Amino acid sequence: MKNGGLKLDERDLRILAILQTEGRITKTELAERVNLSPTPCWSRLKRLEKIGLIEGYRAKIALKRFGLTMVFMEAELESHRAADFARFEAEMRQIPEITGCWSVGGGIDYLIQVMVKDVDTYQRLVDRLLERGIGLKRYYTYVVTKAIKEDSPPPLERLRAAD
Amino acid sequence: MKNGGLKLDERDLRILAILQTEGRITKTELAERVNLSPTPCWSRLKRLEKIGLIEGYRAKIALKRFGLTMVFMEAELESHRAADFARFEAEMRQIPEITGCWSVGGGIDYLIQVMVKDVDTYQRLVDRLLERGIGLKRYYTYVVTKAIKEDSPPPLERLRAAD
DNA sequence: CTTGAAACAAAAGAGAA
DNA sequence: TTCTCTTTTGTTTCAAG
Repeated sequence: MKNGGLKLDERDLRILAILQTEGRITKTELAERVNLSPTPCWSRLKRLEKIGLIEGYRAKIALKRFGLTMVFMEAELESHRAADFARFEAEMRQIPEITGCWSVGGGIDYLIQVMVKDVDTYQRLVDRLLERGIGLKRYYTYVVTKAIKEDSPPPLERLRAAD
Repeated sequence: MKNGGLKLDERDLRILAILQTEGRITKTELAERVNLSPTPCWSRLKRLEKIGLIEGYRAKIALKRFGLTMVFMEAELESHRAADFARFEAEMRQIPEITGCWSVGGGIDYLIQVMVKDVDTYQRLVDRLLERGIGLKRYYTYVVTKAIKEDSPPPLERLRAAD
């Protein structure tokens, strides 16, 4: 079962949707917004955290202001054995500049999101990866010149509750 | 000036780095972690919010648990006049399923991140875009089969403070 | 679900290093 | 200034109905 066998009602979804954009709202105000008194709202929230639907809370930092450059990289591996994928993925997880990595179908193996000080730093990172013999065969680089939209919360409320 | 002419010291960076992963930490604990008493820590925090370095707070929701599918799309526009870009970008911003959109160099014009219930819904969304006469010439679809890493906070502490 | 009370955190001021 | 300390106000948590 997708949600660990737990059902979510409209209010739970509303709570999630609110927290998705206002992670530091007070529990009192959250309760008001979903038309509940603080206590039941609080126990719903606890439940949502406990079953892992809320994975944590984060401040959204204006990374642009630090002059960080975003680069996307399409990567293809030399060999497609399970062990090679595993090694590559372990490497991805370890590198802090790599902020996202997804395995995708359609010719390329991985789509990788990188945040670096500048393109030079990116190139050094790639060189390090290549030297490392991690199975990287081919890669394409796409330097982001403008962010039109980023981390925009997906519409939870349109979703059906739980299975 | 990149940071609005405001300087950040080690403590400010530390505060940002902590909030980036623990967005709901209490101000008292935050103060302890940066070796300050609550008040000065609180005013630093206020300042960081005020100058826009902290854009907000968000709960991280386990979207997988909702059975959402992530799709990346590379898009190329028919025409490259400023007005065409603007129209396309305005459209991107309006569609809630589009959670990310970056303008990139290197052959393709945009890299677009989409969150949908299933691939079918994605296809309908693309059809809608095409019908709309929004200038979309060619697109490539990459369905995410596995997230190795996602929204991993970039290393702020390595950065030089401010200019 | 509601009330209510004890424990805790946030916010703001007064003043010392 | 920038911090520590203290007070007031508001929030969180949980026990009992």
